Amino acid sequence: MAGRAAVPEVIWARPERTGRGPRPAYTRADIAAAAVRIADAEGLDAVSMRHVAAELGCGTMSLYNYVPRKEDLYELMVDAVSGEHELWEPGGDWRADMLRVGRQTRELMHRHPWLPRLMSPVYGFSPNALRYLEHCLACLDPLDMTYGMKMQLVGMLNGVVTMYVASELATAERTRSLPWSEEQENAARIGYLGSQVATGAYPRMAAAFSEDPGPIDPEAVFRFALERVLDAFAPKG
Amino acid sequence: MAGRAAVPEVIWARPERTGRGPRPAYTRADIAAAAVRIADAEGLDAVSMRHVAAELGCGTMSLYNYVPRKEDLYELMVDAVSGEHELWEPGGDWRADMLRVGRQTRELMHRHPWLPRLMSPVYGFSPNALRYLEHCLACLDPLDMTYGMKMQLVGMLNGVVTMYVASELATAERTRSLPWSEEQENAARIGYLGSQVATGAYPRMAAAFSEDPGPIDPEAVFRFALERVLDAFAPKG
DNA sequence: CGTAGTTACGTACACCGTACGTAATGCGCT
DNA sequence: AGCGCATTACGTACGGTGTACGTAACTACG
Repeated sequence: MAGRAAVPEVIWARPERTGRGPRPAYTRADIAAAAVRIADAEGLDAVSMRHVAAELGCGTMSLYNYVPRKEDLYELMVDAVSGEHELWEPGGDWRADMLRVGRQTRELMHRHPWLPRLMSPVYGFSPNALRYLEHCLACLDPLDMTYGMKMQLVGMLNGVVTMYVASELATAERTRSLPWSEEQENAARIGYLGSQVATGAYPRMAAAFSEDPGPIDPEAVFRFALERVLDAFAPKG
Repeated sequence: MAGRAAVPEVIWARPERTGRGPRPAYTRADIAAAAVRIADAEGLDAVSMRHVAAELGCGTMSLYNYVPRKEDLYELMVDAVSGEHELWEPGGDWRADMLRVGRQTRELMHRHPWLPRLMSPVYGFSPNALRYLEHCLACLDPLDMTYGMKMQLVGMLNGVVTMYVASELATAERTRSLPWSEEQENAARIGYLGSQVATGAYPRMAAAFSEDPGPIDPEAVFRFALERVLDAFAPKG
């Protein structure tokens, strides 16, 4: 009877070390770091139990002593990179602070392009996620609003950032392991889109595409999106 | 020489029937419908090439005559359910129209809980996606704004809806195939969260949780979120 | 000091996406 | 009408996946 758990468990509630038995060879941080290293270098799909175990230098099944399911390995990864969030002393200007939070999250996701795909509301309980959320709330202290509303604001900000970066990265991530280049794939899609629009079935989209887009600055577009969210919750005027 | 394509192809650009050879036994719609049926009934992870083929009643590898990669099967699925969007003649009240669009998308995602997970910006070129986008732009005709801005509005609205519904469904989808119930898993997470907040390390979150949430009406919260987005782009006053 | 609980990990199973080869089919052309 | 060949159909096979289970080594506690 090895006493394998058949009860729902949050990985963060399970202690890393119980005291009995041989000293574990690795820490959770080790494992998360190994998985993150693989995901950064070879993409999320390369993160398999075997691969991570090999990166650590241990047998595949040994991993299951630390992590009951692969899903939990993902949770470890998300928490690990969440720890890269730089938390500062809020300066009293909640707008500036929240913009900074958003920009930082975007940079984080550019550094770890697999993050948007793993971003899930159920991962919101990890230690670093809690610290991050508390920090956001601290930034919002100057704002006169219920905490419930502030949570909604933070949630929507995170959601918009995630979606935005996901769309920035989607094709790149998707074509990483395909035999043709991202440019080729994009060209194929744009070409088909053009042919469809040319049929005249989508007059407004045709107009949209013939419109002069003006100078395109991704940073500015991103900032604009963030400000729309902030405006929505606390109109400037 | 069977002439297997080694060139990037958008599945929508490849004709369903070339005219030569035996008449294909199924249509794209048949295949998409079978996959959707499986995803609805058994979850997205149950959608495998073998399973879909069995549902259709053909050999596994025959599917590859219709769909070059599994990824394309996903694209077919998203397009198929996108066709469930009811498109109406816009009534001139763009706010009401957009709210209706958002509500419909949410219902669609509740009907097909796997949709948020498949929602990807690269799928925006399918026939039904194009019709949907054109319809959104038609709803926004009364709004004096560049098409670029309107596209951003639609994008953000879709993003917020997707995120919102994803968080509504995440735990349900996650625990569908787990040995314990969703309630158990939720209870475990909430319990752990409470214990963490009780340490006093997160004063604002503690305050948030002790705050009287008032009556909770999911529909109202959703509507509120949508209206925040609309307000952001076109302030009411 | 025994022993119970843990760690480590090899083996095995069911399932996955899909490359490839072959047989049957029926359209388009002469 | 009938030939040629592109296309469909699909069985087999390969390398990968998550993980259940059994066993051997180890160590902290009673």
